[in-house]
Amino acid sequence: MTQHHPPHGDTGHGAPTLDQARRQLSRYGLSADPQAVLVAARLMAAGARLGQAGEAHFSRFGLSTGRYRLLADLEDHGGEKSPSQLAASLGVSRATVTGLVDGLEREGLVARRPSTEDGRGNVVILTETGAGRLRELAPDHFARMEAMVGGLSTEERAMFLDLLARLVEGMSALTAD
Amino acid sequence: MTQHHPPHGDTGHGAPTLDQARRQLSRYGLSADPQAVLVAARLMAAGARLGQAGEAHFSRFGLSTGRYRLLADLEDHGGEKSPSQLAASLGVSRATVTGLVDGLEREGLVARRPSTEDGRGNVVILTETGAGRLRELAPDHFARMEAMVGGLSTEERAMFLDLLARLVEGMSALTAD
DNA sequence: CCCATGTAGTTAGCTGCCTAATCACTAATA
DNA sequence: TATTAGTGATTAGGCAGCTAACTACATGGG
Repeated sequence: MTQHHPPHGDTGHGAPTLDQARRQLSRYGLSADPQAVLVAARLMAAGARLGQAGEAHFSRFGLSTGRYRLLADLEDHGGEKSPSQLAASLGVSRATVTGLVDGLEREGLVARRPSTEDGRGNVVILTETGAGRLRELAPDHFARMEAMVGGLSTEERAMFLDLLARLVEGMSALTAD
Repeated sequence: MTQHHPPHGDTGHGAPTLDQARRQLSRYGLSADPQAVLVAARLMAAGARLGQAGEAHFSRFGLSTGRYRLLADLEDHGGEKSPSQLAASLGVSRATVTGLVDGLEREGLVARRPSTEDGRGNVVILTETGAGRLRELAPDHFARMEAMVGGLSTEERAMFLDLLARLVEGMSALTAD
């Protein structure tokens, strides 16, 4: 499978090639650097792949990436936080938090409690069941995280973190204007 | 920027910190390397951020990331391809392609035509309107892609591509079993 | 003190992604 | 040839993310 025309870089799955970038640019007579375009495209593809792999990973514990992140953030904050704070630290909208908390509450991993300080506010609390779930998955989870990065040396990891941070800064170019 | 309260590594948005990784590991007495965990977490966060930035970017042209990728892949393949081939080269399920093509067809950017070779197959073709849309957005799109990566030198980009490819390989550790 | 404006949370409705099930057709094989 | 297996595409149902709109409460200025 995956052998359409031999000559040209047919991706075969989600990973773009330098040839593709070159073809696209030449088609419109643009002078952008194909390597730069490739970096951007590969990062997008890798992000999407990792997203899917993450979902598959967390589903083993009956969680999704979003639900896991919410639980972990809650635990990291003493097991109690308002939906707005959760939205801010997870980097998602409040509406998304409502949905995540709905699902987690249905499974008894978190609970909602009215805020004592603000009459319109809630507090989301991590239940014993929720904390237990985190304890269960931690060994496997962190082992896999480490294994994923295991192909890089300490120096390479540091280098990667630096380069990635600079690319994340550059992402504003996509939304600017 | 990115330093809110000095005491605790409060993320402030989606970017995890080394302190968080350390706290999580120590909470369960795990010996995984915090730096490795940080790399994995940052890559996930960056992927999610880039995904959102990409959606915002493409929405300027009335497209989503998925729809753009489908159009671009179609053009790169002579403007004609079956849904199954599209699913394979985009790295998504056939059902997703059905949805994307539905949307693109509604806007006249692609059309479906029965396959001449296989009685149950379709061929998705890029319409003139669809090709025109790609032409319109190309200059802005590639300029932004290049700008996003502009903070890295050629050598750094090559390094990043290498490191990223090795991390993508490592992603199988998440789904392996 | 009351009203205007703002903010917390939810709801409704959209998109994109997935899996599983279904339908139509092809192909292989007894 | 007729049956069985396999494959192309769609449909149905689910989750997570978004925006926009709405309710309930908070707060600050006239």
